[in-house]
Amino acid sequence: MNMMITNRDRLLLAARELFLEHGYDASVDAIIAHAGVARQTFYNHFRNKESLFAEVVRDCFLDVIAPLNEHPDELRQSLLIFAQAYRQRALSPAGVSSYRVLSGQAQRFPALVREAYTMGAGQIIERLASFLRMAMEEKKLLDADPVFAAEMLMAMVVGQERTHLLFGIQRKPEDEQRKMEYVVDGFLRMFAPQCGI
Amino acid sequence: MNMMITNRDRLLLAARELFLEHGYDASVDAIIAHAGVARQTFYNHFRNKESLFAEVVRDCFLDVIAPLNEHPDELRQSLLIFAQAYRQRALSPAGVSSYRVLSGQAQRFPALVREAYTMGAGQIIERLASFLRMAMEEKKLLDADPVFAAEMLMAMVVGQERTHLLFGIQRKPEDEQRKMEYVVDGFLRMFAPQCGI
DNA sequence: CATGGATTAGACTGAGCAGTCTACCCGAGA
DNA sequence: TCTCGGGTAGACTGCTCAGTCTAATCCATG
Repeated sequence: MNMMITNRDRLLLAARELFLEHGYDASVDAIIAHAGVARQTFYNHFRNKESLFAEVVRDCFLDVIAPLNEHPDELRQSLLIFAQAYRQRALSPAGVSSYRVLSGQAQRFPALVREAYTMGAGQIIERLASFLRMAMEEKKLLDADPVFAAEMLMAMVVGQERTHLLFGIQRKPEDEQRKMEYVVDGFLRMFAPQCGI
Repeated sequence: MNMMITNRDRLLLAARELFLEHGYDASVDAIIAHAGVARQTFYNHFRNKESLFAEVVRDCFLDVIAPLNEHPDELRQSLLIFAQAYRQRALSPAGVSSYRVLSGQAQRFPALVREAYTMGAGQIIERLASFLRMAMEEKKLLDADPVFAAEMLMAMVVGQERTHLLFGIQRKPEDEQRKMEYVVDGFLRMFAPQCGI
């Protein structure tokens, strides 16, 4: 009910931006400057830099939703929608940056990074896997480990492009839509129930 | 012909270990201590920390070889050998650590990281793609973009496990051999020439 | 008007860091 | 024996950073 933007919000927003851009190396000085707030104000709202980081990380992963089980009968269409949405999110600047930052801080903050993964990609895998399990039970897909199948699909959706973005490799623009159709059709052929090898 | 281990070698080895473990944050103090060498000796052999890092990175990516085109007729067997070798290398502690370190330093050293990628994963993709192109020309595989196909196979071989290792997520042990057979067989079904969708 | 909680600017501490510099040491070759 | 290149130890500079502290200011409530 309170629309006021507090200094706390300003700090969280600024920290989010700077952490995504510079990783945990973003200095407290830079964060308070970017938030337009005094040094002491920061320490009024947060115990220290570490707890601010933790809060930013937890905030980032609240809004991870996988658009699935919308068309439970049209398998190909459902997977296509999922693939495009997941790809868009995973390869977005924020997605790539948070991947970079979290993997970089996995040693310093093991529990936090595990938590972020569980809340983010972990959730998505689980949902996709249970969706695929349903399709397998309905004999629309070859019987297999649904988690394995989910991981294969997600791996193909992201492909080498996350690595390219992480490493700053230029890539010629592609037809995203078409590519995702290739991937989903390939996946369906891979797990097609009729073709039995 | 000279078997002597120089101080330079000691420094490179120590730096490699510490950079892989702590990233670029590994301090010069720690490196010279680990090499058992004086501070000035370091600056006798390297201009500064940055050039040492560059040399370590370049060293790391000299020995990336993809065991391919050994069985050009037995497609499945060739791919299986490749898959196991690539997986082993990519998911090794050194492989995962260098991925973490390089992606973390992509902003600071863009050219170096690009170079490392080109010499490493880039090479592997190219080799695999040209191998697949041959198989496509011989009609052993569905006609498709060989680079796309190579990236799909590599993505599946690594799957979610690189992410798990980067993020420090525990994983129950699996049957590697069997898993790679699944992946290669799935890949072959995906790009099977007969089954035309 | 008065009080008190939040905010501000900025000084300060203590630590770690990269890189420089000095002074000393050792061992091989002239 | 002398010299000199490469080695060692360690002090030192200059910087950045996280976190603390002080003193002044603002503002809403009583």
